[in-house]
Amino acid sequence: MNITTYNVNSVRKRLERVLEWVDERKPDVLCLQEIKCVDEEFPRQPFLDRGYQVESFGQKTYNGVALLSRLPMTEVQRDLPWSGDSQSRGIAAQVGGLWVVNLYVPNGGELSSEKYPYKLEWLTKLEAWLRPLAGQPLVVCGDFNIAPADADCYDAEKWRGQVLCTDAERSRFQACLALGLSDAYRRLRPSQRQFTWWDYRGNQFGSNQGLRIDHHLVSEALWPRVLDISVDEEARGRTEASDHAAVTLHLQDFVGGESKLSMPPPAARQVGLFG
DNA sequence: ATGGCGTCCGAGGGACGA
Repeated sequence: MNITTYNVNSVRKRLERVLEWVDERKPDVLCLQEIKCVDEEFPRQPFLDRGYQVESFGQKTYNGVALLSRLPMTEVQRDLPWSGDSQSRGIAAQVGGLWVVNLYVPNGGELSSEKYPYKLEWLTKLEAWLRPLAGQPLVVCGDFNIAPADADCYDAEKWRGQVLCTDAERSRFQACLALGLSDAYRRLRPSQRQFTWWDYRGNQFGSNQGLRIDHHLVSEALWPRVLDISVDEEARGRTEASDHAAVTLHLQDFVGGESKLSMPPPAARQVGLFG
């Protein structure tokens, strides 16, 4: 079983690219962020045709998340992490014997804007919402809009104190981990330099100037089933790609215990010898 | 660098993203 998080930066604009990717990788669970449309506009049919159950929690123009699964989903919850948030940023469901929570954490805007305290408040409420789930088999994934440490920034000096990298954001991320969750990528690859987002501007993908902001947080109850995690940089390099890469957590199947990956590993990044 | 790019809404340029 595998679970992908993918900020697609408009599911309607990106539909052809996303379907192409789904046909290649065939994720069991696909967590989309920034679908940027209301539920009535979500392109459900092509995913239904591919065998996915589709649950979306959208809004007009901005934000919006969707949870797609080839396994049955139950107990679908929208409007996370609190009921009545005016922005559509969280959806969760039980699938394959665990909770999957799909988040689009606020960007935070300028530090002086009202968006920044909204982000911090959102993260504080997220922690409270996660607390009763943290002892169960749980994956919390999505676009966290937080680079947890300097090692997750292509230029830590440049980013120090900037939104996505402030101490206040990082401490709230750590507070979620303190519930008993692991940053799966970092636990599996303690010293790897790997990004999941690269700015469209200035060929930052070409020069690998990015941040690691898309994460899977895994509870201790689920950790024994974790096999691997992969970042699909190859798809990020295609024309008309999202500015985020898809990140996939590979889990051992609960029944049978056979450790096979149902998704082929993505091609390795082509490291340029000449810059 | 109030820069760079991309998407949305709507019909021009502003909001927003990270």
